Amino acid sequence: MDEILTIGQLAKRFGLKTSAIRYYERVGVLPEPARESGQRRYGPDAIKRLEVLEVAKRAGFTLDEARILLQSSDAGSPAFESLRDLAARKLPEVDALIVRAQAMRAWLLTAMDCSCTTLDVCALFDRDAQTPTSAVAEPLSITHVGGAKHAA
Amino acid sequence: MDEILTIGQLAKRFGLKTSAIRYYERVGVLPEPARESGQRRYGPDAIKRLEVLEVAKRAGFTLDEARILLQSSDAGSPAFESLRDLAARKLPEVDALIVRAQAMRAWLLTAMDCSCTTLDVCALFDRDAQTPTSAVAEPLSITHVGGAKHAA
DNA sequence: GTGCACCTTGAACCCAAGTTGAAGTCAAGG
DNA sequence: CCTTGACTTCAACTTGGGTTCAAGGTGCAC
Repeated sequence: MDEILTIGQLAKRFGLKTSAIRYYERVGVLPEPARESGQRRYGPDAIKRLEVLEVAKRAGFTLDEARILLQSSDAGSPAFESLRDLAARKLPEVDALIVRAQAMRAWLLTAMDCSCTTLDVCALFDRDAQTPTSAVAEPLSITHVGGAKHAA
Repeated sequence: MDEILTIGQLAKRFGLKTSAIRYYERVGVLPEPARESGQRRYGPDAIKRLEVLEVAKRAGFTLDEARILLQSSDAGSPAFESLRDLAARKLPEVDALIVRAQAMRAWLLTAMDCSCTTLDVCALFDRDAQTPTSAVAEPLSITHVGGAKHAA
């Protein structure tokens, strides 16, 4: 049960490339593992950590957020607090994404029925009078959703 | 009514930065406008084009796709054809996005109720047994959704 | 003693959609 | 003339999540 894996074995188990695992280490989302003659050796804790990371990624957290999660989990006690905080902060983002995606979907359905000969006359492209639900806003993206850190 | 705008005025009207408009020109999504002593001057056609572009962007099309749309609209005849094609190609992507976002939302709701003291014991982070709808997959993003052109 | 699989490193590259900066041009106003 | 403000250019940088490359090390079997 307490298997020790090389980076290649670990990568295979998670369907990742070794480069990805080294990258996680570089950005601080995985700790530096023990070494045997220079090579990384991963124990069960690293495996668990990678499992958590994978789920967090699927849940839409960025690596930065996942790092916070994992670090506060290391720090001992209030791991659940930051998980709840992160989830609570993420929820409105995801909700907004869903609303926009659904508006987008409605627009696309209308577009598939369109037979205007030029875009100039097509009502789909009049600003305002947009989709049934008028909630289409910024361009969609989840990886970048709270973004604009570098805005002026 | 046939106003002539400078790049700054055009940008203000669309809530863009001038750099964005120049960028659109650079990537071929806007044509090169007329110039007055070196400066760009935009007429009603450019304004309409930008309106279409904005709607297309909000509908989730990439700039590349928008360029196709606008070019075939310039080329005269079957604007609606490429619009319908693009819309039909985009729809499943958007549908997949919605499914994943909803699974993510469910996971987040569960996470907000979690009171596990460490992540290690938290069932949320067991792979498999994930969300009610098991459809969480790749990390979400729309800007990149058909992506993986550079995959090995 | 060499062939092979696996590992190591850092740096450079990929994508989209722009932004930022430096250095320069132009017209109007005082 | 000088300043102010809006414009011009191009290259380099940003974000996030990695991949790819080149050059070299390590361990083991044949």
